Amino acid sequence: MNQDGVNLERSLGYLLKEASSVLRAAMEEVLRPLGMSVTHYSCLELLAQRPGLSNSELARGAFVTRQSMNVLLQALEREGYVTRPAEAPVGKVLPTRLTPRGRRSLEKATVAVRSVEVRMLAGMTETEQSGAFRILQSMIRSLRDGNAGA
Amino acid sequence: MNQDGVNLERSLGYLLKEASSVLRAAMEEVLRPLGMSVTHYSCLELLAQRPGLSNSELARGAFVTRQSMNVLLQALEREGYVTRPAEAPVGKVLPTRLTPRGRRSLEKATVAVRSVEVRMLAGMTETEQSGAFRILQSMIRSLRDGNAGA
DNA sequence: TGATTCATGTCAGCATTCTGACATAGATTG
DNA sequence: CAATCTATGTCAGAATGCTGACATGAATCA
Repeated sequence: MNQDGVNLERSLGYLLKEASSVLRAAMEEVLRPLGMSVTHYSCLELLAQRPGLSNSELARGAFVTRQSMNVLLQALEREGYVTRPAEAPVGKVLPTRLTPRGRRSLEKATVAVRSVEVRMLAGMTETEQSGAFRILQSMIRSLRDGNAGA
Repeated sequence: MNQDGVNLERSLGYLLKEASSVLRAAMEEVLRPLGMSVTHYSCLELLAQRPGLSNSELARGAFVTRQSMNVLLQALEREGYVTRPAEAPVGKVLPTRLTPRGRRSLEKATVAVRSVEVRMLAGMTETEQSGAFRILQSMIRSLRDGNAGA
């Protein structure tokens, strides 16, 4: 139609947003029956793989602000899914850990999320998957590099 | 560390989320000086390429609910960037169009957003870009197809 | 050592988006 | 033709995430 716009039909940025949106919706769909949001799940998964992460580190890993993650952590702590020491062992950093209850809760969620990921990769060869991995990493690096300089 | 989790380091879903997050941040950064959000921009761009889209169609194109888009459209209409007829010409659908002011506003935003997209694609060959396009479309299709059946 | 810079946890207020609900117009179907 | 289904626009309330701000501990550095 017009040539001077960004041309959404052919824009990789638009397609990236669409893919991310569809993935998020699919994850929400399987996590909702478990009473868990995507950020909620991300937080637990990060803690399982890297026990002792701080609030700020979890926030960066889940792509939200540390303020948002703090709200979530307080709720998770209140409900017994994670624990944080009352006093910081060093500095202000409060290392967070999963409780057995948190670990059990995560197990179910992991199964659900993995099924979504498997579905997403259906019909893609190993080669295509590693190609996709490289390309996404390249995009991230390019955007981050130019970030400060812009 | 652990083998039975989703393994965020190697998960394409996690990488997709990261790429989308970085892209969104980069777009917000260049749009903020123009007083425009990403959804705001998406709405104007959609209207430029497909004049007369309805509120619901715009919502689907910008990946938000029609309720959210409605809030945005009312603000854009109030500020004179778009127009909608007072009465629906047919049914309840209100076709929306850019005003000259909206078009001018979009022009600046398009330049800014295009610079982000160019930066994102820096260092990728044509072949890699079309490969990325195919792969993202495949992911979207796979997730959508299994959607109803799940 | 003292000053500066940086990162962290946290509080408060605000913006954005979402879910739920309703009435209505068109399409579908018996 | 009547009933049902689907899609739309819109209102209201709630959830979620964000920006701004502050105090504090650690690291840097002059």
